[in-house]
This record gives sequence, structure tokens and C-alpha cells, in this order.
Amino acid sequence: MERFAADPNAPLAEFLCFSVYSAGHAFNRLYRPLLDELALTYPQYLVMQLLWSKDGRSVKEFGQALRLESSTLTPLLKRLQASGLIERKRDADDERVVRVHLTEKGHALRGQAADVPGCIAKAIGLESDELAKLARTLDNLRDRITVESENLADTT
Amino acid sequence: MERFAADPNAPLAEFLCFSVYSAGHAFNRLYRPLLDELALTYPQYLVMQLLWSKDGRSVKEFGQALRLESSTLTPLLKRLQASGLIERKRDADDERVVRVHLTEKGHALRGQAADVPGCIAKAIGLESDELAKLARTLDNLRDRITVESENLADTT
DNA sequence: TACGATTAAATCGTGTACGATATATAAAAC
DNA sequence: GTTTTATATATCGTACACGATTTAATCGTA
Repeated sequence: MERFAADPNAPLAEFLCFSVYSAGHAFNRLYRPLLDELALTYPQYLVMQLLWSKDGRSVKEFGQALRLESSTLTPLLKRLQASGLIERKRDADDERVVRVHLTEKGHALRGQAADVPGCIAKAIGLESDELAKLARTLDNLRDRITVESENLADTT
Repeated sequence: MERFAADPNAPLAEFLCFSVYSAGHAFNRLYRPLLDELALTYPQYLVMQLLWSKDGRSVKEFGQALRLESSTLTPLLKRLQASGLIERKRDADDERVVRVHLTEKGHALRGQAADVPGCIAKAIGLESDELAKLARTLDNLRDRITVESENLADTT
């Protein structure tokens, strides 16, 4: 392997990686108390969002949209099925494909989830312009989210 | 729970969350082939970095630096101990505290890891100025990382 | 049309991550 | 000085997340 240790940007790059890593955890902790009320995890919530926008997606489509492998999605979808929110059926035209459909209960959950995006937006507390800039410093964002996350947890 | 669904930033906020979430995965996939050569995971690598900069840290200090809980760190540190890279000892002055020290092997790994930051910096491909702006769009960053990650995996 | 190659999911093993809880030690309060 | 409180790790159960591999179905092409 080549050596790039002399690159002066090397430490900054690693700081950025850690910022993303820890910001991800912070977001997860922010979502958790909201999604607990829906008995969903964050990845499950993402799957439900996709289904609410378009029903009958294949496992592959979820993988492309969420950048996840079938080894992650298959167990996740089975858990959503066990919760009674979705059904999984082999495609009649192509038996390799598994298509996911919302149940009554899955449709009904949509109303309950309507609050979530607004709560997140409020917790993040950014204007549309700033969102487009994607948070000038992820570290500051992470800290703010952590505080908001704790506040949300307190009032729940 | 209050309703904020009318907030026009709500969808943007959720997009940002997903950007961070998926960028985190992308970084992980970028690091994996590099860290495989060291037989480390990314969180284990972070712990080693902290130890290389200052030995004898407590579990709590790792938790504060990495924003992780003891329920995450304890098993992780036990695995590093099982690999022979670190030792865990109760602090003599305060028996509640567990302090972590590098072994010979742990010290030696530092040299092997010297390449990693430069490889990451190169893969991300940003100047110092841009790093300070923290990637104007995390989605673009994620895509670039994914490509670089695949390239790295090919040549390994 | 047969058969090798490709594709879509599923399975398996390992390693995070967390909240809730437990345990042991130390500090504080009385 | 004992009892309460706080602190530092550890344990447990659940759920991602991945790479490697497997299985089954479809496609390509000779």
C-alpha cells in the first residue's frame, strides 16, 4: 500500500469521518424516543416511509434506496412482518423477487408517524437555507441534537 | 406530543438525517478494507488512536471522547484485550475505574496504522478548506466514498 | 433446448450500539 | 460512623450492519 501519512489533510479527514459517525449516533438517539411510540427503529421507519410513498417495493429496491444489503434487510423486514405492519410475497412474474406490501395496520401507522418529521426539524432547529448547506459543522450539530434528544426524552 | 408536521423544513431535516446515516455507512465501508489489514473495526481503531495519543485512559474517558456507552465499550475493550493489543486493570486509587493500557503489540500496531489517515484523506479527496466546510453535500460525499471504497477493495 | 452465468433473497457469523438493570466502590449526609 | 446517594463498569436482550456464502430462479447463448 502506498504511504499518504504526510498528507496534511489526513487528520482533518479522519475528524470528518468521526463527525459523521458520531452525528449518526446522535440522530439515532434523537429519533429513538419518537419512534418508540410507534414501536419502530430508525431503519424500520425508513422502510415504512418508502412504503407509504410507494407500496409493493422489492427487497432490492429498499437496498438501493437505503444503501443496505439483503443481509440487513431480510431480518428487518421479517420483524416488520412479525409486527403485522407488512406482508412479504414472492413476485408471480419473477419468483426470485420478494415484494413488500403494507397491511391495514401498516397504513394506519402513517397517521401516527405524521408528527415525526416536524419534531426532528424542530430539534435540529435549522432554516431551509442552512439545511441545504448541510450543517457547516457536524460536531456542533451533534451537540445540539444530543441536548434536544435529552429534552425530548425528558418530556416523553 | 405537539404537531409540527406543517413545518416546511420537516422533509429537509429528515433528508439530512438520512444523509448522515448513509454517509456513516459509506465511511465504514471505506475504512473496512484498510482496517481489515490491522484486524481492527472502525470503533476499535478509534480506541487505539486515543490510546496512542494518551495511554492509561479509563472506560469513562473513552465514552466521553467517542460518545459511546459502557455497554458498547466493555465488550469492545474485551475483544481488544483478547487480541492482545491492550490490558484492562482496575485503578488502585479508585476500584470502580478500569484503566486501559497498550501492550507491546498494541504499541507496535501504531506503525502499521500510519497509512490509514492518508488513505482516507486521499479517498475523500478534499482540500483543507473544504474539510473545514464539512462537505457541502453529504450525499455527494457518500457517493464519492462509495466509489473510492470499491476501488480500494479492488486493489487490496 | 440445454447449460453456464447472472440475479435476488436468504443464511450465517462477528461486531457494534443501545436502554435497562445490576454490582461494587466511593462520596456525601446525617 | 452509618446510611443514603452517586459513580464506574458490567451484563443482558434486542436490533442493526456487513462480508461471505448459499439457494433458487431467470437469462444468454450456443
